[in-house]
Amino acid sequence: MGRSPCCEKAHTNKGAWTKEEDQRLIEYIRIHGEGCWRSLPKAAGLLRCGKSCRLRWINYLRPDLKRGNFTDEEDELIIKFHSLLGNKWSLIAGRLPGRTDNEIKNYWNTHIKRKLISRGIDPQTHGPRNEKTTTISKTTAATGAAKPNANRVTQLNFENTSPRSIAEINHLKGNIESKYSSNFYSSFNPTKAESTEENNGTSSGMTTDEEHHRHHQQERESSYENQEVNLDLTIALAPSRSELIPRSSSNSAESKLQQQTSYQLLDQTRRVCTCCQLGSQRSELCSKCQNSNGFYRYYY
DNA sequence: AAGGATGTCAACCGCGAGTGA
DNA sequence: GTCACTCGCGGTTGACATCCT
Repeated sequence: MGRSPCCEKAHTNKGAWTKEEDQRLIEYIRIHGEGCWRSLPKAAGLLRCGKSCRLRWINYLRPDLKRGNFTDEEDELIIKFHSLLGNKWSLIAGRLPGRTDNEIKNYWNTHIKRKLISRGIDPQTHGPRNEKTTTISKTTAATGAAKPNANRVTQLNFENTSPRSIAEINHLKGNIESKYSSNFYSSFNPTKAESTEENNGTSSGMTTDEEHHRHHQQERESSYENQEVNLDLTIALAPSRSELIPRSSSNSAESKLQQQTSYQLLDQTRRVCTCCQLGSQRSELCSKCQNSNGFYRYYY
């Protein structure tokens, strides 16, 4: 038995949205709020499937979207978050106010990948672009070999965490651990880098390429030291919506306001400035984060 | 100016996870 | 525990724009 289609395909429009369709969707959501995507098209008089409506709203019509080019600051944040989270575009988007996962994914594939490659950095591993070490590191990560400093860099807080959040944490943890067990870790640890070389049997008689990589690696090491990257990263996911606020069947503006207020209260008590945690060691929220909900924005 | 190559980005598709009956 | 339904995510596609020859 095949999977049932998400919607009636026969009488639905596909492709680019017209202004009229946009207007209908905006108007409907303005009055009724988001949610119930499956029934929305019919209720709003749109010949679209719910998925399509949701996507259009989230990626294009939402009023809080920041249109326009990415700033250098955003570039660097995306790179940092990607190095920690991998291709978790929605998580990354949740930490960049006004940006969508689709937008960031596209931007990554079209701009940042190239930017990193031109810097001699592998966009996937965030380590130096070196075929040999990449292969070896992947094997090491996959077999769960010793990760001397993995615990130092990852402190996970499982308090008030839903099963889904735990799964997410485990995924992130795996991501981070493999990152620090691989050549990413080795770029912070010359000893490990040397041992990798020994394993390759290339400890003597470096080629020009190897010299270049080593030089590049040293540059990266000193560059990270200069930036005082905070490796004592603590990751704690916020409780899920359902854990915080009883589900309300009502979609009224009042209940939405009530939810919003609850989130704001949570925000005040547990706000974490992620970009600062990841980078510079400052105790206060940076100007960027003051205008967003910081780390937990994803859940709002 | 033409048309092929390349880049960009909105939209689609398939899948997995959560949830309620 | 199972099933059906819904939502959301990540990868991919394709239309359009821009660049290059």
